[in-house]
Amino acid sequence: MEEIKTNFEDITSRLKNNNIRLSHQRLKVLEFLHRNRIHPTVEQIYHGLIDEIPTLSKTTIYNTLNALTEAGLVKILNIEENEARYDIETDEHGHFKCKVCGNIYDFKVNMDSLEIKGLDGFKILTKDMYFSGICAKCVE
Amino acid sequence: MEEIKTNFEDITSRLKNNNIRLSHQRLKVLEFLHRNRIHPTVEQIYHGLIDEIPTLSKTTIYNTLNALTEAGLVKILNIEENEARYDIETDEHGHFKCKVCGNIYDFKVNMDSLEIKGLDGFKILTKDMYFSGICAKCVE
DNA sequence: AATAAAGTTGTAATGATTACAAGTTATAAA
DNA sequence: TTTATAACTTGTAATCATTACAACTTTATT
Repeated sequence: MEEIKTNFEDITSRLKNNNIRLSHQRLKVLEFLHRNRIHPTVEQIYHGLIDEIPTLSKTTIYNTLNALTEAGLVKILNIEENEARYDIETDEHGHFKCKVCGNIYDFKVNMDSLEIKGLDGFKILTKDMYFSGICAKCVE
Repeated sequence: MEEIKTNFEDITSRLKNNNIRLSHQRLKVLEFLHRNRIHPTVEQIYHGLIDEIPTLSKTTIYNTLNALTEAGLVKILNIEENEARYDIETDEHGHFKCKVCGNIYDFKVNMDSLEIKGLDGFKILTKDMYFSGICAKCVE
């Protein structure tokens, strides 16, 4: 409960800092991402909300996701070749894509413990880790 | 010298195993990748070879890169949102994209030493690590 | 209430990648 | 050396995710 509250304060403050208004459409997109932890595509978000908001446009979803990404509330995953996916979980973690079922799984990983050679003097701002293979369900 | 020889044997055997012929165009693409370690786009490869092979088609480059990727001789990098990049270096390493100059740098990293939670029973086949930030040159 | 800034939406444009079909080249068998 | 078959190249057209744009609507501010 407390977690949700701080979370919400975090959201509203981040929105204010970026001059982003929490419109009806944007709230619904955020809710969808919170409820559906499947790293959905724009297409999936669109189909998940079109019944609730019949006038919804895909352009709005793109605008919303780009705005939320700039505000640091959403992360774009480029784990697929052709289609972006969106993640409401912004804490550091890796992503695994199953080549059989296509699902994308989160995994915990400590990226700070990595021994890296070749980036002396580089300023690292983002770290993304994409694995692929066969998930436990599909291995059976 | 010896390295190049084994490398070439590796190439020819891998091509044979995948029923891929080393045509003139494909050889030139491979040479370009070996000489230009910049993780080039299809566009860059095309412009780098069109003078030498005036009849060259981008479709051929796509076909070639897809074939070489299937044979394990080339790796596709999805580090950009909109355009694929291709890497002739198939040994395990990470990639860093500078947000200022746009260059993509390799870095050494031991991915086996990662402490991962959440992938028990998963069969991991590929591991990709994409960093972004500002490179040493652009930091100055 | 008036004004300006931000948001929504539909349509059109962009651009990377793939599909396809016709012609060309190389390999293997006879 | 011919023949047949499989692989390769190429140009054009199609696909499809994403962005650009313009008209309109909503929200915040004075």
